Amino acid sequence: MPELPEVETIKRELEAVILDKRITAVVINNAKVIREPKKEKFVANLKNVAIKKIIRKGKLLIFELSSGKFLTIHLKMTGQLIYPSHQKRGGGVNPGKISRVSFRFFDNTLLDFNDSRLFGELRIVDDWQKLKFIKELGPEPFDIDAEKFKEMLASKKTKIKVSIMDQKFISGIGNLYANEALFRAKIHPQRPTNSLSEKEKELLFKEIKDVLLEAIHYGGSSVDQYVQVSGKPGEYVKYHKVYDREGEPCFNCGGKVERISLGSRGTYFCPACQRLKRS
DNA sequence: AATGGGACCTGCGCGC
DNA sequence: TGCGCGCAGGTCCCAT
Repeated sequence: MPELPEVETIKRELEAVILDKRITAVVINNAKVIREPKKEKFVANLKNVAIKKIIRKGKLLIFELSSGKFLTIHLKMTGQLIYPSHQKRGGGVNPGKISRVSFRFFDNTLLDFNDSRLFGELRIVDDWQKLKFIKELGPEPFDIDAEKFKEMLASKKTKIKVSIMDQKFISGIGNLYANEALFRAKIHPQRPTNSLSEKEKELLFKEIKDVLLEAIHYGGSSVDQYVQVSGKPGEYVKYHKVYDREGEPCFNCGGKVERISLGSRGTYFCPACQRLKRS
């Protein structure tokens, strides 16, 4: 799933290959992913415009255009950005992946937006800072210090995993890295947020940042559909400790990794290392 | 107000 | 074999 490390990886790769290239054509194969403006206007807004700068806020990518407007892309679960695409007749670079929107540049290269489940969202807006999603977005772990993080947790009563996945609370962490960070900090995902000790809060904050940085270093985690812009998988999946490892041995104690459903999301943890009640 | 669950979608893996 | 079902999860929305 594209979370902060995956979106950051995509941002960095795109910066290296598409900045300042003028868009000459846009092909929309499925208009469902175009949220605003309407299809025709969307295309017109991009013609003969170049991408000047790429910004990432949480899991949202923001392209600053030479026209002064912004193209925002949210990949949701199955969105991919592939460049240069070697598509033939609408097929993306990955087998079976269909391009929903293709951007053609002046040099005839293609940037494909693929998204099998059509949850992705593309917008062109005058000011990305006015987007509701942005206005409500919490700080990224890298925007705050441990003191601020501890202060934020103190007033939360929800389960800790739900808290750290709440983009309005803290942004960038999705299901995969929430599971990993909690395991590394040895904190049970169902602990009430405000029940964490000062030490646990500090450790969790550190592990959140560490796991995100490590994942960025390895180009993200290719589970499900995520791939890098080049089409290569993200290698961090090799280093997952608990995610999708139900019934397998805990790397720390050898016990069995458990899976529960929390907020209707798969939640993986080691019940021996991450205790619900203090012993 | 906070919380939980469903909706949005498609593809894949599993069991019969 | 092939089909149908359940599940995957980012975000929004609604009900409680």
